Amino acid sequence: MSADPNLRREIPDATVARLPEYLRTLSRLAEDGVLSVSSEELAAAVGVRSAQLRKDLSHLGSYGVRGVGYEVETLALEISRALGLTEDWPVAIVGMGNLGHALASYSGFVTKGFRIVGLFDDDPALAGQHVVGVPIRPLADLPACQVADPVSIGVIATPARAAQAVCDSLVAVGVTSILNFAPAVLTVPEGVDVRRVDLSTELQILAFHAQRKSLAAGDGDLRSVVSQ
Amino acid sequence: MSADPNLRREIPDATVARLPEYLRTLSRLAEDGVLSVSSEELAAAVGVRSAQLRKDLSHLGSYGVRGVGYEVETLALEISRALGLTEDWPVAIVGMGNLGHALASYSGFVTKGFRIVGLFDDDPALAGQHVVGVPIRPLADLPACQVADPVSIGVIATPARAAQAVCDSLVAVGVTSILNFAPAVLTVPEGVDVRRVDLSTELQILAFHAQRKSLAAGDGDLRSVVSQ
DNA sequence: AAGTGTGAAAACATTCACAGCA
DNA sequence: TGCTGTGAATGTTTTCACACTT
Repeated sequence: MSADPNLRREIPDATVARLPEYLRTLSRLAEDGVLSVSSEELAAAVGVRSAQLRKDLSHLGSYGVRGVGYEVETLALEISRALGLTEDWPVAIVGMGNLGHALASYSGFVTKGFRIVGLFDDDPALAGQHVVGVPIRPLADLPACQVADPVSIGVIATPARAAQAVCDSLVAVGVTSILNFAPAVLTVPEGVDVRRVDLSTELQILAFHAQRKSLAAGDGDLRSVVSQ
Repeated sequence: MSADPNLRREIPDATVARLPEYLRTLSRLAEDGVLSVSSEELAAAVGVRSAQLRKDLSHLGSYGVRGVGYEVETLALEISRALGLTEDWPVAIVGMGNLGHALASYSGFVTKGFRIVGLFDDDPALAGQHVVGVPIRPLADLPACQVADPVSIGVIATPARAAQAVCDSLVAVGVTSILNFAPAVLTVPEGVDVRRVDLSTELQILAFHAQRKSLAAGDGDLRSVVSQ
């Protein structure tokens, strides 16, 4: 029953995670007026191996020219299409503390397909304030807003203790993609996709590698640990 | 020349990335007064398979009791030790816009081994302000501060265009672990460890999965996509 | 009886190396 | 000639299934 055996291949998760990097780098190249790029050059700019880049791109289709390279514009468009960025993604942010403000005013947001349609916070001191032209409302207003301009991606930027309740509210109005900045594991029904971003996890991973470096140095067994 | 063949095993990166989750969940259990936990219970609370949890923990050593489970306190301590959180990690944040403020006041920071020793921003309007008791200074003051209380982890929360210069300044004073929130790929010397956290990458990955869900639904080929 | 710790198997991801095309 | 696209080889991660210990 599922169609397009040639067009709609399976793209590995590891590849999907790198496509945004490729896209960002291609956009920068395009700004600089670069028209064409080889896998070797693009890979170097992104910080991966050229074989990996070519393998990744091969999952999208065949958009390079043998002996020449990739046309920057074309490739950027195809990656955008693969990621779904040619569609419009209305986003709501819940929790307008420092982090919520930072996220709302983050430029990368607006540029590519993402559009902030709602900002929510139950703090009365924030109610009615506008950030990037969007008013902050209590979370109770979410269902009403959802009718006017339905949110497809919800961003949780509240403290950990509020995160599950906020998540439930988002799921209740039909949001199936959630980006969670709160340090909490969320329980969601099947079919809802949650990604978590956490500062302290990242710091702890850095600490682990830093510790290894200092241990190795103390051993006289210096080994460079570089990852990006 | 490298010692401790039994104690200092190689811990896989995939495992290291999950240890902070385990630790957070264990801390919550400890707060709730739970003394002992099985791999099945802990795995469920974290959102992984029990076999994966046991395999991960086996890399740290043998801290469980067969037929019983793991003692919450002990396991938390051993994970902390493996991650290097029993040491003190002085952190500097560069770029004190909304994001920098959010990071500086983030609670998870202080709790576990991380200590903010410097906040930097070249905006004269911010100079001298205090956040969490630490004054904001111009980046030029970094070398002087470094003598008094040396930074081991640098956090970059500046706009993309400033990121490489900031990174160079950090590396110049001997920082070898960097957490980069700017949407830019940093070039660093061998031995310097960079991790990047990027909102728009995360949003794009969500968009990809959301697109797949809607395509699959349109096909009548519904497939649940849940990841966390 | 219950649940850890771990070899072995399976799945997944990266890298190599080269055929094939412009 | 130069560079892409891709099978085959290698490396890593996850899962299975059960011996072993308390």
